Amino acid sequence: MGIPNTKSANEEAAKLTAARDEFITQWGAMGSAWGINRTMAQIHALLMITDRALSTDEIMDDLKISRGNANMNLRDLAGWGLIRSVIRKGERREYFEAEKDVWKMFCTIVRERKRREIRPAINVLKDCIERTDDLTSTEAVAFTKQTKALCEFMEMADGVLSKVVRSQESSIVPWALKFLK
Amino acid sequence: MGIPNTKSANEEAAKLTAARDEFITQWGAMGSAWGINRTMAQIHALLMITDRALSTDEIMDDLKISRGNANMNLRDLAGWGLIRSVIRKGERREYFEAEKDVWKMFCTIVRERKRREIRPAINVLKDCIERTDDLTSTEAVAFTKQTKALCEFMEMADGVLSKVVRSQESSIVPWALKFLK
DNA sequence: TTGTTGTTTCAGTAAATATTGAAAGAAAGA
DNA sequence: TCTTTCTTTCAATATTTACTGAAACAACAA
Repeated sequence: MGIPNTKSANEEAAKLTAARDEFITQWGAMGSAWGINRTMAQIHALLMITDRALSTDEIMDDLKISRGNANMNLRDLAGWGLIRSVIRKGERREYFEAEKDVWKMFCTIVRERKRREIRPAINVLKDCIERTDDLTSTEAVAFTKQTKALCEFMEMADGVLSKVVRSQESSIVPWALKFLK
Repeated sequence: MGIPNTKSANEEAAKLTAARDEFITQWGAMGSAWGINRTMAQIHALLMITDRALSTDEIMDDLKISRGNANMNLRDLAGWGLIRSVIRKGERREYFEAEKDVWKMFCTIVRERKRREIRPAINVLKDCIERTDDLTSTEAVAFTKQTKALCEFMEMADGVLSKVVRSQESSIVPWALKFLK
């Protein structure tokens, strides 16, 4: 427990910090590639890899972001259902922790994206189809044909995702894959 | 073929135009929600619902965008493999048409997103794991455990998508679903 | 009630992204 | 070669999106 051990402990802590930072950066980049704001993804990353609940101030400090930014993105993450707030008895401060189970996390994200993006898109497609279904020009027929194909595909995808999410068991999907050649 | 027919034809054309515009707008919005730039998605939408190849000028005119913007996004779309250019004999102008088959389109998008985003993310995760696997602090263990879980999940997802895409037949996926309860 | 601690809101600002338009480039015919 | 037609590039600009910080708000204890 002398100086050598301390030095080694410091080196280990530095290695961990570097890896954590790289992970947070990468998760943020992935978020933006998939239409989720970078900071929200980074807060999510931070909470995922931390095995205790963190306060707003700890998150602000760790990610070097403002209180307003932290608060807004924490609320959004809670709205997605990816984190929950924890109240410790006898403390007024609010803490946050992420769902750690990867399969549950995936299901949550799928459920929300279905609700927020896929379903509304299907509705718009159906509306477009309804409004052009009786038209007879070559152009109109091509339009209706393509939008119908897209609509059917998206409904199929929506159904697949519903079933995958509903099954709630991580093992069933890899198992089902055996049937895909 | 007198005035009444002409009027009716105009009304039909107007209905079609309105529906097309709504579709293009919606596809653009969907694009931004999933991290694809709005104009690129709109050009893709326009080419998908048009049953002939269009020139850069026609696209500029239809979507009211500049030549530079049109050219850049057309190149990007071609880079994704979602559209191809068509050279008509005896003409110097370049025309563009989209892949119309929805299943092929889906496979193309999945293949590209795997290559551009999923694979690099997996590599970063593996790198993070490698750098912290031998650390023993509680924090480090929690970090490594979570990143390993994420990495395994993403590799599984990558594998599922590979198989789905490789099967190349639209019927097999809905069929495989029968096994998902 | 007042003071303390913590949260939320939001107008102003900053940063990131996308778009324009004009100039340079490239390909082909005269 | 020069001219025409079309494509590409990119610096300047516009637009969108995200972030800050301070003020207002809320909850609670003294």
